[in-house]
Amino acid sequence: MDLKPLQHFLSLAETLHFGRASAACHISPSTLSRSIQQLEDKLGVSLFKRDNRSVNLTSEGIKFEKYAREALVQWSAIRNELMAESKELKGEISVYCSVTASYSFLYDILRRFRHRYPSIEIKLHTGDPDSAIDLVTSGKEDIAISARPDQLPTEIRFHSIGLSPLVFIGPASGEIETPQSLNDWSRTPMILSEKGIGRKRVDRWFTAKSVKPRIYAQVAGNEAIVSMVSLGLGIGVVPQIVLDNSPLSDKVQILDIKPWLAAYDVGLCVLEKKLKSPLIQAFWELL
Amino acid sequence: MDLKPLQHFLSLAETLHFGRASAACHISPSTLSRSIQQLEDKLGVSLFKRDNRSVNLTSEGIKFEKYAREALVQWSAIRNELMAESKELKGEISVYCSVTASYSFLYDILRRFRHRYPSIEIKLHTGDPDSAIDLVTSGKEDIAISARPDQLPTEIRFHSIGLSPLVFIGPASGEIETPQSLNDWSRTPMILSEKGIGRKRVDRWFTAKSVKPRIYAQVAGNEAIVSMVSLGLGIGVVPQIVLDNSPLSDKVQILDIKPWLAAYDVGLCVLEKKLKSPLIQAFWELL
DNA sequence: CAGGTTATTGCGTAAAATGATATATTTGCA
DNA sequence: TGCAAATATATCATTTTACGCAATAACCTG
Repeated sequence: MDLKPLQHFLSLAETLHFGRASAACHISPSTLSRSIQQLEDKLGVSLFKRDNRSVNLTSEGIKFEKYAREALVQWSAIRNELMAESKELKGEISVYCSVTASYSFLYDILRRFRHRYPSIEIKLHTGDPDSAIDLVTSGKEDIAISARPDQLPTEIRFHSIGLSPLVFIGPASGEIETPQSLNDWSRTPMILSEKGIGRKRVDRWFTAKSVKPRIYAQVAGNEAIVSMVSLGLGIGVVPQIVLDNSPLSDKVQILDIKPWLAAYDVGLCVLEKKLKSPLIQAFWELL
Repeated sequence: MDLKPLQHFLSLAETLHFGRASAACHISPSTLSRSIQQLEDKLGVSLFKRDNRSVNLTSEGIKFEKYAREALVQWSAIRNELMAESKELKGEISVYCSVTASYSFLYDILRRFRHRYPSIEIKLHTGDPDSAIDLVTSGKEDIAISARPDQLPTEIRFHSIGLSPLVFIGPASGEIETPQSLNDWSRTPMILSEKGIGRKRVDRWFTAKSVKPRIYAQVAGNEAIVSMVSLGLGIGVVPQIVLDNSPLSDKVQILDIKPWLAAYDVGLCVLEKKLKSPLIQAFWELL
């Protein structure tokens, strides 16, 4: 029972473009090409009319599209029906994320999942966001919430759930002026993550501006940055989502500094292999 | 798009017996066992309740049975619809059989096929029935009509279309008496195939009876046997189907000689591999 | 006609399926 | 109770299939 070819077909029918469709399916163009060819062989008709520059559904392809959608819906339906009946998808899923994420993104997801699969236990672990990918890769956690790293390991599947701008913040009191000139920058004390995606982006930003920042403190955890900035120790860089969920958000202000830093692409990570497990797959399909 | 697991499931749901179900699917029991396990993994529920002695559908299995049937029907339907629309399943299929078979069994099959797929050309070759299996195995012919040999090559799929008794015949004039005693047998001239399944069965029959027959002629082709017998040269052994289609059938008579020879199991042969081809598959599914 | 884009195809590698054999557990019968 | 038969599953070696990279060929655009 393998319905991947149907998904491939539908993806290609939507995009009419092998490159984009294959990317959407997380496969290579050649695999997609052959997947379609096999379908066509089994059906005995060609589903797409394609020259080297364009792709279009044939009349048979249009008919098959209906079938493919229905077939996938029905499979999904029987799957859910059976799972629902034996409410025993007993087991547990471990989820790792930062404290902030547990307040914001995670809440809705877990509520839905809990409602749908009440017998599945979720073990929630919070900690350093920068460890998230490693913990998933090594299999210590099933799922993690993390910002998408610049290059995603191939064995990781990522599902974006939102963008959060990376913003400069200063104390609300205004006791530290927004830096303008290069000179300002070299005088203003900075409070930065000691590592991680955010730190890398900030470093690149400074390099592009040819500024050597005066680093006052390097800390672990965005929440700590907010604390220190609110105390007037310097200006910092945090994802806006952290501010939205911080009790100190009225003690700091977002600074209008350009160019903007590239936003965080926050989403869920899971090991590709684990998507075969019914539990993990059930979770993933709720997204 | 692989629906084999569904067929496996349905087969097991019918028989509730791994051995018989796997035989029906032309796979080994272990393959069937794993096929079911994989389905259950994907669904997250168990479809059969089985101890080491019995197999039974679970309540989920019963629901899934409905789904499986429908899914197969729908797949078959879209397949036929698409094929029918593009009446171009253009291509050709080569069929090999004996002259007799071309008169009897083949007629109905070809008529249905021609009606369903008018654009497929059928190349019909007639010849020695004993070569049929070899021609299919070597790929020289797509499909052949043949009696099922005592042991079928594993790569050949056989579909029975009828039994034809293997009968002793003598001249209608009665000028040759039906042999009774061992002595009679050693005096009566026999006209036999020089090789082939029929000849083997006859040889075994004589061996079991401890008779050494007096062989008058060994010929190629059952039609030739009928001719010689009708001329009164001896008694022979042919499949009854040959008589039914022979213009000489009133010149010979069937002799009441016991024990009966095992009947021919006549059917179609195809190379397992070729069933993947849409043309061959279309033909095969009409049976 | 040149340059870039894009579906397809060869090919080497990795993963999966398959069937023969072995194992464990249960049932039937003595 | 103990022995034998039956049978679903596990293991392993082999074959088959899938996958992605890189190269190819065909086509559009300027």
